[in-house]
Amino acid sequence: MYILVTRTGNQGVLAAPLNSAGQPIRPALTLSYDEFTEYVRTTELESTQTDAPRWVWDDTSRWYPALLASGIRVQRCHDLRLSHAILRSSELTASSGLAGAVPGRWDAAPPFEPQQQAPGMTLFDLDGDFTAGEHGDDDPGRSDHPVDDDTLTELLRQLDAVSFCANPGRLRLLLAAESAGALIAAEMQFAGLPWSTDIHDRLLTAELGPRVAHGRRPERLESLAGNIRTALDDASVNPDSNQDLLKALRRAGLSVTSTRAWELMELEHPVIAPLLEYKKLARLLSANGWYWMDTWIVDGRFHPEYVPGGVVTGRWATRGGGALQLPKQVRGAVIADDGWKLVVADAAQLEPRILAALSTDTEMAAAGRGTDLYAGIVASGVVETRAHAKIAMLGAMYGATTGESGRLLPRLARAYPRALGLTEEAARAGERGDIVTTRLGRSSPRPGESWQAVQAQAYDPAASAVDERRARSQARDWGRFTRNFVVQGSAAEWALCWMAEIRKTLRALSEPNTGRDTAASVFADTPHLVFFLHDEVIVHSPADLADRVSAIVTDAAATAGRLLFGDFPVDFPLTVAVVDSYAEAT
DNA sequence: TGTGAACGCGCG
DNA sequence: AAAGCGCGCGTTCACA
Repeated sequence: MYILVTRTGNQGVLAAPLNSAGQPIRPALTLSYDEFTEYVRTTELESTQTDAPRWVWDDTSRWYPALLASGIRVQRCHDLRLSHAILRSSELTASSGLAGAVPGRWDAAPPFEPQQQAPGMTLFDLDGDFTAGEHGDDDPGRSDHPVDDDTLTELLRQLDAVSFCANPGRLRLLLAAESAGALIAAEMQFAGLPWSTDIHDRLLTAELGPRVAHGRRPERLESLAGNIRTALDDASVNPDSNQDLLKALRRAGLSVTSTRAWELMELEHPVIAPLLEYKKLARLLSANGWYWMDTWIVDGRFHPEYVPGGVVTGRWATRGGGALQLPKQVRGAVIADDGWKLVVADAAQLEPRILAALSTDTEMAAAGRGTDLYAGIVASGVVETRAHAKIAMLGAMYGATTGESGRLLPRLARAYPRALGLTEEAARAGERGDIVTTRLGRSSPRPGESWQAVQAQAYDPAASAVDERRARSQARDWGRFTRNFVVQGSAAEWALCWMAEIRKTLRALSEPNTGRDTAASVFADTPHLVFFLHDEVIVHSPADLADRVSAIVTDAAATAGRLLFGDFPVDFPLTVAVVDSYAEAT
């Protein structure tokens, strides 16, 4: 059952129960916001995992935070905006009405809104003009149904597009996983990652010296800057300015083309050591220093905003706080609450395994059975070392042509022709300007107009050698993108299924909270996801449940593999650690 | 005074 | 040893 919810003009919500075809099965309810909140609460409490309704709404990030703040979790939803984005460009639905429709409200970026959620915040603090829409309604077929026309129409279009596509099962799974991801993203932002400001502060002080006002250099950086100036015999060089620094390095007789750390590392000069140290610490200060801590850590939790579907491949993005770049340096500050544990799990060599399964390369899949996949490649005699296996695999998935990676590729191609054939084919498609599609049906965008123009120009009889070189190089660039898109995007789908399965099973582990208490209690006694990083999750769990959580996370990986690849024999092993501190896990 | 490109580096 | 994919973000600097 679907329950489609829309905002009415006058501070209310219309909730329309629909069957799986999108037809009304009961009259729609007109509810005040408070009534709606109670309606969702009771509906969720009265339903089981198998008969829970799927809430259909325009945008999870606009509806769910307020429900969470009221102490309510929902089990399933259908996020129309995210689903639309997938269906709009999927190869599988290319002939649907949805794909052919004039771009409108559902193609617009979500309205930006700062997402600070104070306890007690309601749906209506988040109220915006998304529903009102500025693009107008381009659909001629208006109905007299009391439900918001545009939203219902969009649901029907989406259901239609899926039903009549070549592989409805995969797209249904993708839309369900994407929508579950949206719920998880909102829940993770709400719960936050447990963060000890005390430990973080001690760590910063140990590295940088005592805290100083924002904008000033801490003691340790100041003294390193002094050493740099002395070594370069330049009293005014500013190590924060790359231009300035590059000139000073050249004046000192060093032949460098940039100030990148890896280039500096190859040089022998008294300035190198203090400079590399300075760069490392300056980065720590600016990216995750005290100012960052004050900005992003609230009540002992890091609350980044996750953006499902924020990357073209289907990976998540984040906004604010740099959540997907948490340096290993500061992970010691991620600490479980008293009596709780962190269950940290990451999928081992996820992308190569995805590639093996996508291409039904049984040899490559076998290399990863019950072991480190790179070690398995070595054991098969394809290359000599694990490092080589890894470099070669990355080269295959990213499109390396030169260097060590390029040299190792032919050996990999001989051993795993199916896997390497798939990546090559994806690259060729991109070079032609064609689209490629992930396992579950997310397709790559087409290259832009300027790309097409450059290609067309190269075909002109009057084209110069420069034109042709430019066109070839640009085509190869796009080919590397599509080559990687298939693998990265399918891996993202695996990760969504993994998380959705974890979430579902964790929920069954403990009785749903009756949700009568304060907002903070939604996750009070329950293991819950608190962090996600492409192929890695953290569950914050009461200590006595941590071992069961580990098993759940492990089983969920296998389930995700089956959901995507059926019974193709590929393993998705995890590294799982039950720890007090994130730093212990890596 | 504001805006955006370029750079560099953190993560997968 | 430093290329080959996808990101976010802080800083400097040129230019409006």
